[in-house]
Amino acid sequence: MPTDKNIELTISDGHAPAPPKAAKKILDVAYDLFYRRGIRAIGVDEIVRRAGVTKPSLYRSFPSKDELAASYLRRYDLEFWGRFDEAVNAHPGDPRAQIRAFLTRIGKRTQMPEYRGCGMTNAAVEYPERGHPARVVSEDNKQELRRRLRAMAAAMGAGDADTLGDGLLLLIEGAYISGQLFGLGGPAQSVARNADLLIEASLKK
Amino acid sequence: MPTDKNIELTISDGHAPAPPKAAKKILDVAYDLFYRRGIRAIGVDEIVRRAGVTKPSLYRSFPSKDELAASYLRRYDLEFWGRFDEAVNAHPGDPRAQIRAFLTRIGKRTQMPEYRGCGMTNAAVEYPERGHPARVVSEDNKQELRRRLRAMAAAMGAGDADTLGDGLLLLIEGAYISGQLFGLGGPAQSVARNADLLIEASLKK
DNA sequence: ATGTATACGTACCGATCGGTAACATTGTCA
DNA sequence: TGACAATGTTACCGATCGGTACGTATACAT
Repeated sequence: MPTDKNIELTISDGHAPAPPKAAKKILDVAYDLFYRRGIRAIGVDEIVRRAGVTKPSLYRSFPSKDELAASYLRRYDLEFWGRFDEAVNAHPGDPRAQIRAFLTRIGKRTQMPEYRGCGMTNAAVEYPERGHPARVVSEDNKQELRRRLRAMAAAMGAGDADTLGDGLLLLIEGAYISGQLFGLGGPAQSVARNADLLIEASLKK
Repeated sequence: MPTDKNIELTISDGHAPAPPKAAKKILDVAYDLFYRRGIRAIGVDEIVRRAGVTKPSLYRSFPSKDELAASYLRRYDLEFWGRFDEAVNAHPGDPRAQIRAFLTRIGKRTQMPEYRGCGMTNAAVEYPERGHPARVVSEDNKQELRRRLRAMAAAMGAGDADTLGDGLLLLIEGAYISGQLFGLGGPAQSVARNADLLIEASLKK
């Protein structure tokens, strides 16, 4: 068996076997197109064309378009937690400041032109069928996000930590969506402020 | 020109010219399929097949699939404001109770099995291209919702009414999305409680 | 030099996509 | 009965969909 299909591309470490370059180019292009224009809206032909490769190359590295979409989301997942942990690590031991930092960043991102929301959320909307490879990745990501937000709410000392954690999740998802619905000047720019108000109210109780 | 294309189907009043029946069946089926499974996921062939009509009938009443999708959303818009105004009319002069009633209802809807969120929001995710007929209807609906929420926040006497109105919108959109992402027991069930906390905090300031 | 493995390309598959041309049938009202 | 509008029937269009059979180029080991 050559290179495992449907496995995350690993950075070639030193003199390792060196993974196929076509697969990387394909995933790079797919990532960009899937995120910006949607998964269902993009055909495999356009992906291979813009990647400068051919269709068989795609299907040697990915078992199907659905699995390519799942791979796109797995990479998205990594980058998402990278951003999340960045905000967390910037304020050790201060969950409220961590949330504020993360949401401030989201609020800013939503005000960029052509903002297209969260790739995970969008994929789940595009694929409502349970068990779809892309949807599974998306659901796992959101479950984990919910778990961490609730844990942070508890660490803040909220009376009803689960409710506060869920409230923060609602605000975040709302920001992702309104960011792409309203564009500049939309409601998403107030996500950090509203979250802080909600936290304040939840701690007082 | 026979019957205007792309015009809302009006209920035949009395002995009026009686609008085409095929168009109604088509829109009924399209409404159900588009909402439950997504617009891009449904082909016109499946629509006409399940409606018991033929393709030419569809294209006699609707100029294109995109316009059929827009018609679906226009009907969705009507029903949405019907639900919204129901909550409003149930508590005249008490915007806070109006919001609570509306969000309680949303929270319950999100806990139904197979809940699929807001048709408007989903359509906007499926069609990021500006100017797409479906997206235009969706954006208009959300703009109006934002306007009304801000007005209600002002009527509550909030210090920063626009921020509160936007915060409520974020919670609502978050509920729509998490409803279909998490299913039963998800964060959306707490939307009314979180909104009330946010309102409380915003009035105190 | 030749085998072997790997990566890539050409050309193609059947199915479905959104949309249409041309004509037959039906029901309604005058 | 005649006119007309609405629907149905059948057959088709070019384009694109996701996916594949099969031959070729390159590299490395012996």
